Amino acid sequence: MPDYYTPGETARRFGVSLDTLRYYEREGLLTRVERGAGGHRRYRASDVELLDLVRCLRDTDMPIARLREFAELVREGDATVPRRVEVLERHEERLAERIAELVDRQAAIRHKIAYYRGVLAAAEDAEGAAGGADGAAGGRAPVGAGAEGRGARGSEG
Amino acid sequence: MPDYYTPGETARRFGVSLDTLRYYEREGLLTRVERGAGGHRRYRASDVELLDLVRCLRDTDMPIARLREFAELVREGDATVPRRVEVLERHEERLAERIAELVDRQAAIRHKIAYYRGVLAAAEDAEGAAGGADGAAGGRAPVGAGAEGRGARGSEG
DNA sequence: ATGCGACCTGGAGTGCACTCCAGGTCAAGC
DNA sequence: GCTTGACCTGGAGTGCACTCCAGGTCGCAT
Repeated sequence: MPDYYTPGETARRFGVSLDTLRYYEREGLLTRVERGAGGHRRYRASDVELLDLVRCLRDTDMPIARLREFAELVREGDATVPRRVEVLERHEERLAERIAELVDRQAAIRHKIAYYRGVLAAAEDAEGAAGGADGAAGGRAPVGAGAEGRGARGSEG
Repeated sequence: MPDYYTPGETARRFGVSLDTLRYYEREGLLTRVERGAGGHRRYRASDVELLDLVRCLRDTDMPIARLREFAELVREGDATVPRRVEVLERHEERLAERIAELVDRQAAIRHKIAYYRGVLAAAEDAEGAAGGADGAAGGRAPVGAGAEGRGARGSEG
């Protein structure tokens, strides 16, 4: 357990590229990373920790801009902890919504698959009884989420 | 219940822009949309249905390229139903994985929030007993997903 | 017939998050 | 001391999914 990690180690650990690591630093997502004599980066425990959080938030689609704001708060010290909590809570809420949406869509997709399976089974039956290669048409069965009336962006004109 | 919808109606219905609708068509995500005498598009039930599926798949992050392939299969007729099922099943699997990942990360974020809350509470207690504005340091507590060893993309050389 | 909003086309532009590159420098083993 | 692989910099390039634009045309109500 060394007291710092090389860029390569760190990149491998998080499954990101060196370029991404440098990019994050440039964008201010990491608090000032230390350098050795030759200018090579040294990632310490605190960097690794913050990076861990950053990756967690990125993996859940927090945009870079918001991550920068968050890192800014971290840089400002302990006084910003309440604000960090707010940021995380808002993100968690959005994430919960996103998960719910995905679960809904997943159900719709499964429904569609089941429908297609039905078409297939019917076609097979027909083949056994009659002889044609035709079944139902291209694709009936609603998939969900269709007409909701909300969120009418895009009007043009 | 008219037998076709105008572009504006369709866009509103799905919460997308006219540009997006045209883009989808250009990219081959929709099977040839009919036109009226003046060249204006007419979206019929079958278009709306396919669009519904397309949106469902897009909303769950299926890339345009795969959607194009799917639409291609639809264009090829009923014989491709088994292959469509395969595509949908693979997508559903990926989606399930993605949802699981998001749920994990969500737990990590909640954990982090709880940790921060603990820091806050401790600081308040300390304030009541002593008087300082300092608590614990910047941000301890793991967030999860850190070192996994797999997926070492990015090597450079 | 005229006004006006919805629609048309081809093509260029945008925003995001990386990713790649050239042309070096550094560090560790032999 | 030399090689070799890891690392450095600034800046340009990429891929994706739209989004915007100019300069028209359509179609319906008045």
